[in-house]
Amino acid sequence: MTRWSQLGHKTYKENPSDAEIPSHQLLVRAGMIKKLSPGIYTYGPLALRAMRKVEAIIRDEHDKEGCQELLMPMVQPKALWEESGRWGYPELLSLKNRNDHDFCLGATHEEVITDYVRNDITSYKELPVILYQVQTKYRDEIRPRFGLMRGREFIMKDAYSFDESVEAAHKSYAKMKEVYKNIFNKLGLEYRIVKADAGAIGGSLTEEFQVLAEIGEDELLVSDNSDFAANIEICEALKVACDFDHVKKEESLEEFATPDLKTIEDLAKSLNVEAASLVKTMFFEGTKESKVFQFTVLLRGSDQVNSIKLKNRLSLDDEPRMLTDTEVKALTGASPGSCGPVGLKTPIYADHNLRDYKSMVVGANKDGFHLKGVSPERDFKIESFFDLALAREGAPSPDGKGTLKSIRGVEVGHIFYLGQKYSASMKASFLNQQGKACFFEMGCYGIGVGRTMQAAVEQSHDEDGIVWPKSIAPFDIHISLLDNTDEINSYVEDLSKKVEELGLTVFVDDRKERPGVKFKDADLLGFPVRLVIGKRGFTNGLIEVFNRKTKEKIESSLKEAVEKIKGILC
RNA sequence: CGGGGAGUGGCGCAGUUUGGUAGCGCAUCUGGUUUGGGACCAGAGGGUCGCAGGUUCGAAUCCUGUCUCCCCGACCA
Repeated sequence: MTRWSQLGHKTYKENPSDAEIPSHQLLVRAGMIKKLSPGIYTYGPLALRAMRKVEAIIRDEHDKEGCQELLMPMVQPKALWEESGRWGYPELLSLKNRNDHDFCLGATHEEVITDYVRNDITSYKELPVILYQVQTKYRDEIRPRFGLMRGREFIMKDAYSFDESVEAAHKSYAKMKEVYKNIFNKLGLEYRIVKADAGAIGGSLTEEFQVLAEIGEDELLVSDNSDFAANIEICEALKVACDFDHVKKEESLEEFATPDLKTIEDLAKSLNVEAASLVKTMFFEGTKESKVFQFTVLLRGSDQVNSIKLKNRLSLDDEPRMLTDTEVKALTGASPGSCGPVGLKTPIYADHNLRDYKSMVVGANKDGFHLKGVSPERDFKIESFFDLALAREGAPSPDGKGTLKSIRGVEVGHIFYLGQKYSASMKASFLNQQGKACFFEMGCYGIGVGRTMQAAVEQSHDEDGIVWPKSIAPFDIHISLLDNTDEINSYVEDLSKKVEELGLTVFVDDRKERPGVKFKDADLLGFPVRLVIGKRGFTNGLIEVFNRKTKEKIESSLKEAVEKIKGILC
């Protein structure tokens, strides 16, 4: 039993000025988290209890599958990160010690774990191995926000698998996917598993666990008729049949004046055609193997470019950057809005939906003019066609079943198959059955602990406060003590013992406050069951059992209280 | 990093236009009346107004510089 009076805990009536979303506001108002610096928070006793419960479920599910917990250092030497080639990444916070040696704070632990196993696991007989830790990470995020949703310092569970072959690594990946499903099911969160981009970690096979929430930073596209789900960043946009007959046959080239028509919409209106039948020209700068080059992208006027697809398809080192207006002018001789592919020296990539377009309307590379009847084969050369546009709600689902629908999510987990990306660069090998040295096939798997806790709050709250899922509530039972007599106290002591024997935890609001204050705070803190015990009912042998989620009040006799509590919690 | 905004007791804010020596609500402390949905009355403590420099008889307010924080865009658990 924990008493409020021992907690040094305070709640607030007003929302903090910097909190934008309900979960952030509630966690701060409930006194559970406090900001020290942007993206850096202290977890108060209540928040810590919730996070420990998240961690306990995570540990339990990992341990069940034979994963082993370890703990790696947070301060890591530069040399290690140079081996993998990730030293200098902008999220890495680097520092020097007194000997002027370089270190960074651990943003992730692929390097350390690879170093940890590389000289110890030397035989295929010792594989597979999955190791994990729960630890504080530091990433120097450009813009932290939404409380724990995007912090610079945060607690993460990260696991790493080592296998002897691609097939075995895929098995580990599948196993971890199951572990993750069990974890999020146990937590009681509403989530979707979506196909994702690997980002800086690298790797090919990767999925995200997204907790559904309006305020989520990620847009997800899901099929309304199958279990297809993908992050919009990578969601395939199928080539669809071209509805516009006028673009399908070749015509003669003709320049026409388009003064004051700067956007595709303007142009579409003035020509009285669909934006999708026009062609948009965009200019980018990308780097490939550290070589910088410019390229041009064509897509339908109605589409938006997806720079992650460009990066992946063109094997760029990073997402390409759009050229500035001045750079565009230098390249084409015209301002954006009047630019087109004809006469350009850069490589030109086109969205696959443009394959059928034999007669395009594009900018003339001359301010205030466009060209019509432009033929790709005759008037300029397209390097290649591929899917490079952002997929959209309403488009057919890539698995051929149903239509895409847009929803938003918070990425709480991410699983990757890494292959030999780290084991090869860091020379981590073992001997296979044939006695041949092979690099480990690796996978890595992360869950944001604080983010998961906050996502739960985001998904479960009402106008009065937090409504904790039973799985991660800081306490199971909140006792609002309205009066403080010896009889009541000994009853509460006794009751606590009984419910604690059932594995439940008890929080007692023993402050000298008026009932209204206690009720408001109990609502705000949001533990699943509330007991209201005051002189009035007590002398008649009654207490009130309140279900925070349903707001149902049950009058209970003193004796039956434990049964009523079990009815709600067990 | 680009664009917008803000720094005034622990929290939320007013005061800045038009310089005159700092105020409100919440929170805290004391006393009293209250006590089943954020009580009321009386009193008290707490701020060199982000920092530095300048103008002025006088600066929260005007000028210069600087730091920090927040919001919108590219990253990620």
